[in-house]
Amino acid sequence: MLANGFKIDVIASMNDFSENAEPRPTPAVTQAWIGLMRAQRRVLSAIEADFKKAGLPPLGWYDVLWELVQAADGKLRPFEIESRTLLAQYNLSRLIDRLEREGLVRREAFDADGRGRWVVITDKGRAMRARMWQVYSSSIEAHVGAKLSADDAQQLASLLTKLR
Amino acid sequence: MLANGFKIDVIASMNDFSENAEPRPTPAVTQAWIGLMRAQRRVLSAIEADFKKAGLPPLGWYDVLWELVQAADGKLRPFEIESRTLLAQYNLSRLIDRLEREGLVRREAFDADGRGRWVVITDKGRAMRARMWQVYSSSIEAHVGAKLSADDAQQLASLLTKLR
DNA sequence: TTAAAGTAGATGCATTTACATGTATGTATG
DNA sequence: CATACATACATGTAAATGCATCTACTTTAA
Repeated sequence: MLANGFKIDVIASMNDFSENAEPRPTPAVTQAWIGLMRAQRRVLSAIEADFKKAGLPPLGWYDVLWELVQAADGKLRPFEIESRTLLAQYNLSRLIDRLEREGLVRREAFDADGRGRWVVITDKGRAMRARMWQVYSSSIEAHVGAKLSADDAQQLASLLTKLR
Repeated sequence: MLANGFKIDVIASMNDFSENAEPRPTPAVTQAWIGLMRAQRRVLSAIEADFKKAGLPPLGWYDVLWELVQAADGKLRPFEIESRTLLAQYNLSRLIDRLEREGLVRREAFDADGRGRWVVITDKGRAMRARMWQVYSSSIEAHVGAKLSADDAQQLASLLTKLR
């Protein structure tokens, strides 16, 4: 994911492929992408470490629980969770398995469409999410907030929005 | 990793935990973090898709090959690659296995220290890296460069640098 | 020296992820 | 209505990852 290689590469591509040249990123763009990869990895692994230290399940669980807490009646269809979390369908299916095994959610029939299911958060699931947030929030503050001014955070959030 | 939950949660934590309160992130900080996660995932999966479409190996291979190309004599010790790429030791060890199986690198003895190894990039490895960069660079441009002004890219790169 | 502790790297095993495909149900078209 | 195609979700299998531990050395220091 790191590609500090833009200098040589861009030049090479300009020389060797200039005829039917595809657009190449500027150094700033490449640095932005590499920075995005590195920053995300660093912070994510720091957060995951905090979770593990606290005896909590992986961060991915939080997203699903959070979406369910947000939803009316604490329930969503799998495909809804999928689009909200960007999880792949097969990964979500198995993540729900694990959550269900731990009693944090349960699957229920969705009568209006025989193909569908409800995923319903349980009280235990709500409690777990709240407990996770305690760790998560202070972890975000430590690994992100502490390193940015208020303005930086605003700007960063707004720039990242553009990458959709 | 999405946690749009700061509204409720920050308030809750202020109410319920204000005595020995750990620092909580501001909404902007949380949004920056969520944005970082989402943007990275989105772009990464778009890039991985481009790689697959081009019949190329996973993006992770690029990093290692790139570091080797950068290095003097095209070789590095595994622990050096590790720190440059942020890969876990055991993951790198197995990634090198795969690269070696494909003839892109080879392991050589490191005489000065019997515990050490050299990882040396082969010609085939150099060629592969160059081929990957063709796809990678245009993919970065498409999924990152195209969505940011020159100024945006500069700012984003610089903000992300602060997260170390 | 030599035992203890540290470092570099590999590896067995369990869990997770990716990919392809399967099963069941729904919708659309002729 | 019958056939074709689409959608929602699950799952078998292979590959990648995480974790703990192992082996082989090196360094430290008694």
